[in-house]
Amino acid sequence: MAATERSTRDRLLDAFETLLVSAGSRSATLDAVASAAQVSKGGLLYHFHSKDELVDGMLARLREQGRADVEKMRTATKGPVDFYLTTSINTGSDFDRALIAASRIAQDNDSRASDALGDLREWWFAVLLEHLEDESLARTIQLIGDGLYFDDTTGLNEKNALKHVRDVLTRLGAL
Amino acid sequence: MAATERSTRDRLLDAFETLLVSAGSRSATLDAVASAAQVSKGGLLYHFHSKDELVDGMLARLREQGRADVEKMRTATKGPVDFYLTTSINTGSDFDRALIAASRIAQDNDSRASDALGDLREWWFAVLLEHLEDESLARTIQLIGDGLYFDDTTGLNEKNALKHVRDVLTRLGAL
DNA sequence: CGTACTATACCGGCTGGACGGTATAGTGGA
DNA sequence: TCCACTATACCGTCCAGCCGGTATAGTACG
Repeated sequence: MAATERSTRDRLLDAFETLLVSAGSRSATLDAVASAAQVSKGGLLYHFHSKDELVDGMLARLREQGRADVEKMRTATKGPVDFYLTTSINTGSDFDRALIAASRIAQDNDSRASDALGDLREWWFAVLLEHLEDESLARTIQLIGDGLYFDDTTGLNEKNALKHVRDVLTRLGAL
Repeated sequence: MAATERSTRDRLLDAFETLLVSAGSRSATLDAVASAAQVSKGGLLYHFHSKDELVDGMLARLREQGRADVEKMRTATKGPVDFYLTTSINTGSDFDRALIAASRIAQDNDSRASDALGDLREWWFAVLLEHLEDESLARTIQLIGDGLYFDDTTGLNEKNALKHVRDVLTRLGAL
């Protein structure tokens, strides 16, 4: 049945992402993914014929989530800048998990992953630029978002980082 | 002889870092490191009894390089902020390579690596804060540096990023 | 209605290769 | 003679991918 198929497929992708985020790409083995999703290895390979296909499936889902996120950013009540910065900090959402998982894959010099991340960055930047009409400011804010994101994924999380950023951006009239 | 020992040791660490940077941690195997450094596997294990020791050796060297970098930052002619931002972009220096290599290791959830990176961040922040006397600004600039650095390591390099950042920081009177 | 066949969704054992690490015998220079 | 290696063989484990098999639901035909 189609419904059952999608559910198992998504559970496998969820498990793959979770393993990537919590333990790195070395630990995200097919066996580990399968057992985390409570599926046999054969079951995993039924849905994804290889590890590469698992990565492709994950990145395809990431792009979908990204498109939805950009739409939310565009129409956010507090404005796109605030939305962008707030969501640059890992809240544990599905999208955050997918994003971090993709960057783990990108670290293994997988161009598919860096291409996907690059696309997302372009989409976000387009919204920032459209809103601010100031390329330097838009680029700088995007870098701050990248920094917040990087710190989170590297375990360098600074508690009040967002507060300081808001302070500075207020001085610039960007918030 | 001590001189010969250090040279081979450093060549092994260089090879390890290069492999980490150019192909990710999965590819940085003991065999690959040894052959890249033109040393036999036995030779590698003579200097580093395990892969863990190889990582420790790399991180120890990184800290040394970091201390030297902070000193240069403190006394830079154009000021620490400019120095920090300029060197946040990968120039291919030994220190850049060591930093990226460490972040690859950190992605595998190795706390030794994230601890080392966290220490470096603290050192840089102390200099920024001392110079700017403005915590929000210092934190924000550090995030921008993190962003520049992250983009470089993820293959998302934006050509004129630094120009835009300088523009914005000039408006803030930080440059 | 029942038999034959097909498609979908999965199970789990197996293999071959890679990898970390051990061990050991040997070599060239100071 | 010791140090700093080289060279090579080997071990146990892990892992990607393969494959034969199972269960179930649906379909076509007589």
